[in-house]
Amino acid sequence: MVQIPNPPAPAPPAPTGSVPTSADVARLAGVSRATVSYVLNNARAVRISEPTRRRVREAARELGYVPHAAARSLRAGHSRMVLMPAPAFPVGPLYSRFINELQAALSLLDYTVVQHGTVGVHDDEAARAWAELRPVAVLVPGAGLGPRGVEVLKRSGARAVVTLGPETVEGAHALLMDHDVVGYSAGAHLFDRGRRRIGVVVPGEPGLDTFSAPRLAGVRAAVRGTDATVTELPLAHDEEAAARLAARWRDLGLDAVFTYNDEYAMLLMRALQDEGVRIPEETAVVGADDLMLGRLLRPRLSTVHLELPSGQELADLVDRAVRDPSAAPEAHKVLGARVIRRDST
Amino acid sequence: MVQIPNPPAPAPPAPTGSVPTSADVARLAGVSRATVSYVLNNARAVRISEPTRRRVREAARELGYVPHAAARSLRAGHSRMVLMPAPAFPVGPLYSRFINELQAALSLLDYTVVQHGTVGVHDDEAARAWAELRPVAVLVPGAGLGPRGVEVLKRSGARAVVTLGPETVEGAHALLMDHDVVGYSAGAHLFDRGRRRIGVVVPGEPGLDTFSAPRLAGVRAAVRGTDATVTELPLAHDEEAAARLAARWRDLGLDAVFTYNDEYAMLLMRALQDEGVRIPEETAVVGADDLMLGRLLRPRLSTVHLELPSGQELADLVDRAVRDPSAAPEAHKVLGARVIRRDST
DNA sequence: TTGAAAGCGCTACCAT
DNA sequence: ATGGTAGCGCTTTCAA
Repeated sequence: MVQIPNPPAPAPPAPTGSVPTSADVARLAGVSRATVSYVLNNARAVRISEPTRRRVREAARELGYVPHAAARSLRAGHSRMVLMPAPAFPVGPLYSRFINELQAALSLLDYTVVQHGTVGVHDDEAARAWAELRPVAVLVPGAGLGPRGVEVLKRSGARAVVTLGPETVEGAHALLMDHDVVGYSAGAHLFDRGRRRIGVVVPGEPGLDTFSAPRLAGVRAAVRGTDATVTELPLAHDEEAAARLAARWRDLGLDAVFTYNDEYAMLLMRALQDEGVRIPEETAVVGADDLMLGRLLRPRLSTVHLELPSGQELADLVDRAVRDPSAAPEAHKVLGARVIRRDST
Repeated sequence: MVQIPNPPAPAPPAPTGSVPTSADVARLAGVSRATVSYVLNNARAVRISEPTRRRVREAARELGYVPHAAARSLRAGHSRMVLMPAPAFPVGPLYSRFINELQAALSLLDYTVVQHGTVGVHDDEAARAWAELRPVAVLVPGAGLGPRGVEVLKRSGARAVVTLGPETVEGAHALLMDHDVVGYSAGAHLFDRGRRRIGVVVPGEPGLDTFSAPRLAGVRAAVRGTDATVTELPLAHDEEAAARLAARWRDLGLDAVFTYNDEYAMLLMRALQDEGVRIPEETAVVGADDLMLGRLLRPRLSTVHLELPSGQELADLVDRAVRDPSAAPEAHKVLGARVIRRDST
């Protein structure tokens, strides 16, 4: 049998297995691709007759045509994608709410928000991975992005890089969330209540040290120059660890403890109460984050209420930065903290 | 002054303000774009001399060149992007862990995982928004995607659509998470413990009904055909609502309650205890999700432990589906549930 | 009012 | 061993 090479294929008749393009729409509607683009994007600069519009829309609907975002932004030279790395640690309700607000606000400004799951990739490598997507803006929570990473992102077209973390990074805008103030508030509060031997719980979970270290430092700062002492108390998030800590509580001789947050407060309070330690008489306990559960504990938990920035604020900052990338990076201190005293201190 | 039209511009000398492309790298290294592509992608089919490779890499490094993912996948005709809509409701630690596992597993298989923030867009409209990104696979948690949406995604090139929810959707693979079993386990457990008048807490939060409705139905199913009754108890996630419910508790005449999950259990238990209702003597309480906090309550909370699929399993399913899109959609029941009895029942 | 065509950045085929 | 070049899907001048 003789092999006959295929002749140059004449335009194949609507291969249904394939993804429809604007050319397919044009063909079906009997117009040019340009016209299709005009119609589907409601181009106002050009007048297309109503019958033509109808034919084009009908054809698009029939084919189930969906424009190709990558092709579009390739042509346009820019995208409206705002990229956020998804945090690796389990996030609390506060952060969830913040993210949702942010997404809603940015959507209203016509940006597309995308969370990118970056697994244990280090610094610049992560920045490169993000840069490949050519986002118009990158919002980086926590630490872990250096000046090099910022440079990579900017060189690849990101018009705004915003860090949400404890410190500013060269070249990037910053929403400074300095958790020092959380520890500071807690420390000052305990000191005001007459406590002088203060323990500070430091969670064992990796990824949380970004927050726990400054919170500890804040407590230290609050009592600096006084006769009060601060004792670091490493604690894993499980019952046995809490029980062990509680067992040696009286030896520690502490009269107060700041527990990093309300969840750890609950964990430790339970262990202390099981051990017979009276709260707040023997030991005052203050948590942080003002979660619902704190109000449900007995005694009711005193806590540090955090004031995060609103998603709207961040969205506005992003939009401003995108519109004028040459403007000097802004750095806003955005973390407010105030103690809510209940019955545990 | 006479206006002279610009002559065709001779290759401009490295406009530093602009984003470097592979052409810039080629120019700097003194080779063609093809060679740059070969080198940077480690093309094995073609032999490039070591000195050339070095020059290319050096040029890329010097310019801070990062490839343009959109252009690449446009050319390739496909991407390795796995898209997940980010759930709008606050997610618990279980879900967070699952997502992280999934991302890690998919990254190992060389996919890029992206969470897309879809704000209150309805069904097909959301599907269109996702389809514009031309993901190779789409994973949709919860309900909210219909057969139409699946069709849109497939027609625009998605090789796998997987729903993670209560029911199968025509054309899509499914990880069936039928929360009936959770309610069923709880109901059966309470019945076994001799309880006959069972209350079921139904959270007020929108977005949670996807889970709460089947959990309620499960309880009903568990006691169907017996003399036990099931009473629906709507409850908002705040103290006042819980207090109001507790205030009329004795009127309700219930001897047991399934609280949707452990958090609502804590909320209700506190209100009941403040009201003097003895647990479990007067009223047995069972939660769900087996959170840490359940173990910290007094009495210790009985709960329904959920067995979610591992991220690895889902990653494998996705990979299989992408490799062979023609295969019939698989539907796996993946939600296991078993009661962990503690002291509250 | 509509169409032809260039070109965004990239890769892979085909020459040389 | 390296270069030329077509073309992925789209928008947008410029011409007709």
